[in-house]
Amino acid sequence: MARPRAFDERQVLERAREQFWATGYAGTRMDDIARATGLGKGSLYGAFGDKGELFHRVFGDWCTAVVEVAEGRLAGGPDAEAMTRLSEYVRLMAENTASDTERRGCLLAKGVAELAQHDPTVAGRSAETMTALLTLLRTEISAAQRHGDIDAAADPERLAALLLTVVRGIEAVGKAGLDPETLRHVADTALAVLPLPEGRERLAAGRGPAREN
Amino acid sequence: MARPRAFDERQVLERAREQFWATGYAGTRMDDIARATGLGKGSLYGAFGDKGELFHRVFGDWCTAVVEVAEGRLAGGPDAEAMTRLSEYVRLMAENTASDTERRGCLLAKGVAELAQHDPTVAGRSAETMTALLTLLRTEISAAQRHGDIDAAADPERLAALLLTVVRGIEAVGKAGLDPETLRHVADTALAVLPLPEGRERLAAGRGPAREN
DNA sequence: TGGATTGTGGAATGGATCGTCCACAACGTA
DNA sequence: TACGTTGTGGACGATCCATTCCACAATCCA
Repeated sequence: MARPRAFDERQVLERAREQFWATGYAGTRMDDIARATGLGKGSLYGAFGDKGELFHRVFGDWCTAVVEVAEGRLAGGPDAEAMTRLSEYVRLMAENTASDTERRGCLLAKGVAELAQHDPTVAGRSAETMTALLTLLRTEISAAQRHGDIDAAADPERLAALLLTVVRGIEAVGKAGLDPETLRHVADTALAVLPLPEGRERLAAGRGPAREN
Repeated sequence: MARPRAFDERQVLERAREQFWATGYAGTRMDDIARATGLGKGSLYGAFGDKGELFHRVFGDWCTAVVEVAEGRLAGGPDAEAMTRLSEYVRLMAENTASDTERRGCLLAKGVAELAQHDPTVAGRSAETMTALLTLLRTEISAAQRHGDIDAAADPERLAALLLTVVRGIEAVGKAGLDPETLRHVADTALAVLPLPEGRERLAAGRGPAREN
């Protein structure tokens, strides 16, 4: 040990994330990050390697956070509330996009759009993230099926893929310009059309909240 | 009039599109486009203005094409086949992403992710495109409702928004790394969960094709 | 045919940007 | 306290890239 670092690594990564989030990978200059973090180039390169490595770090942290949010909302709990957990998760995701007034979108989507094609690290990390989300959703759908909130004859894997697509799709159409109110409706509608067990009455799809739980 | 152009404008735009599609806006150099099109820089700038204008042109053409594909599949026809048209459109979109082995994704999504936040032209054009697609889907859903393939109590506007979100979402999760087979399943499942009129029997959601029409 | 006009291609320009380098600072250790 | 080690910040070099410029070519029109 010799001279200790004068900066907080987490804080630097946060600032770097803000920059990448705001202006993308190619659009962000290392000088911007240096200015935003207050670090000199020497420290920056010494601590995080080059621009690519720094982005991978930020991108990876973001992916982790995305999964953690889903875990916080979805993992565990009684079957009786599985449907509530699903609803709240999907609505939360819609709300996040709806309230993103700066239209920054999701760094995951942005990074994938810009880099996945040519950067195996980004592609791999995003694929892992999708798989993790899929698993969480499938588990919760199975729980809701056990409790009789979703038709047990439906394939939980496929319903999970549908919900994941809706969640990521909301982000996409939101960034593409659909208005916030419509985004919220999409979340509600997606939840409302999930197949009920035989004999249970369905509320008219897409008119207000899905069900009263 | 004096010396006529020695190139075909449409062809140049196609080549330019390939470049932007492959490497994004920031990742594409004007030299790349010059090489890809065989044009010199002088001709390129003389005919299309700067890089930004050229991209706007390409992006606009793409958006037009996206809507035209939807119009070709969705606009018009007897109500009895509206559900078929919807199904085929949604499956076609899934197939496009599923078969995109190079993972280039959709230039619309890519352009929006990279530029919409800071480029009003791109943001505006993408929003128009979403609105146009929404209208086409809503019209077709209303037709399917009239024919009794979709519950007339459901709000066609909201179902249209859901399908648009699924279509765009398939593109997003496909680029994010979900496997092609899952993408196809998502399309099938989304169609299968559309609300049937009272009394009509629903096939189990997400097991094979939606219905036999 | 010759001048005016527009198109063409590639060299040149000017600015931006990544990453390195280096002189100096701060800390642990002897 | 003196020295080795690691951190710091900003100047610098090398490269890259959008755009301009210019000499020349092809066409139209008189």
